[in-house]
Amino acid sequence: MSETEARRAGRPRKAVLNRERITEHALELVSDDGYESFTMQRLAKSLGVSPSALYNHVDSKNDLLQWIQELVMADIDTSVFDEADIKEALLQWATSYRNVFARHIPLIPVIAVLPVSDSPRTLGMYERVAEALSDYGMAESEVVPTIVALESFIFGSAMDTAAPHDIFDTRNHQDLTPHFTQAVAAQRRSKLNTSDDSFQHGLSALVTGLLAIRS
Amino acid sequence: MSETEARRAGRPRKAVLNRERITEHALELVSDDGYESFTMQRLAKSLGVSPSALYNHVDSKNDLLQWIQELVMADIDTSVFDEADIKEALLQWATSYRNVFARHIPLIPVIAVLPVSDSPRTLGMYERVAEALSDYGMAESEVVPTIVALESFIFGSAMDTAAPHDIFDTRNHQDLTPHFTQAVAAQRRSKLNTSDDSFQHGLSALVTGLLAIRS
DNA sequence: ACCTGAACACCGTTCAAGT
DNA sequence: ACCTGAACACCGTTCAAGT
Repeated sequence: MSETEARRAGRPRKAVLNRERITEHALELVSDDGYESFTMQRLAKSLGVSPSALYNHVDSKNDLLQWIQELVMADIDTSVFDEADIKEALLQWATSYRNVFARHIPLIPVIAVLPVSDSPRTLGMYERVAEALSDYGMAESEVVPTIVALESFIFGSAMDTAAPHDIFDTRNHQDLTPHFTQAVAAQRRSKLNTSDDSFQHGLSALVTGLLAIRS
Repeated sequence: MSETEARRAGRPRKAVLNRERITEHALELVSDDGYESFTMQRLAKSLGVSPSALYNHVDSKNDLLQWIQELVMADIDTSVFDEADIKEALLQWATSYRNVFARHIPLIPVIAVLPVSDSPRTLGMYERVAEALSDYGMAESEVVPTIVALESFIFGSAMDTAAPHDIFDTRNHQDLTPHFTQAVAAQRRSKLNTSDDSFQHGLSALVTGLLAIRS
């Protein structure tokens, strides 16, 4: 007797909801339609249940966003720390980190306030980076500030990804902003994507600067 | 005849709402109770009008947040660019910038997507920084990436300000994260506030790194 | 244990009606 | 021109009732 037949016969169906199924459906909805249209009602509909059913498995929408975050963290590549030197590894890891959250910007405020102990994968990532920085010879007291600084830059840069391409359009104020207008024109001439260019430019400077602080 | 008497007499009162009054009331509400409880209904109540009345003056809540942003930008100190050398000026300006938006975190996603031409004060600030960087001798094509990188770090750091103090509590995973656990302990021993410490640490590295790129 | 349906307490926003 | 009051189209979440 199939599950559908059993349901038709009136037998109470077995639970169809669990963390895995909910999270995967949520991630699919988010990837397809973005976070603006991601609501508990739509998620419920896509799972074929009523919205209230979700609350037998998840405490709040914020909780669910944390589940998604934990899933998304798996996409960040930390394997470079085993292969490349510290500078190259930091550059590649940070780039991977930024690109992942550029696709999940609304998760950033959620993570920023989340104790790392609630996210095993985040904790594992921090451990890997901390180990690499210690091996490099960085002072113990500077490891956390270094990680936090990198993460702040990464999150800020991920958000910048959402900026419109003409964000620096100064057409109507050219006379009042001569230096900035010229700088915008010069950047446009030499590079395709301002956000990517600025990220790599800043990341290189930041990593170099952070690794230069030896005690 | 006072305005109140006129109203009592049934004469149509003159408009009580305008951008200035709305924005100032909004800023006061936000400063007192935070952004979570900042709603159009509450703002209307504090102004003594019905919620729908606001929409005769503002197109949307997002618009209103942009008005607040423009007001808040006035708090950022750019005067240092006239007094100190470029490095010191960038450090002080960035610190001022971060501290202002640490008190207005929910504005960050609004600004990040806002064309600068919609915010005169932001444009003015960019012009001042661009001028200083040009005077310093930075290549034209690197001025915008430098500003964007600094801003990304500033916004990310402002958000980090909202993190709980025990965000790095690894009590339950000490054995799995030896390096990170030790780094957290070391940082705690030497510094009071992780967020402030990390910001200054990263800012110093970033500014040094950005100014070192000479062509 | 897990689901449904109705309800609650909100949101931001629109709009006809008044002055 | 500007305001009110009612209404709309949503939210996230709770809870009694069912199986």
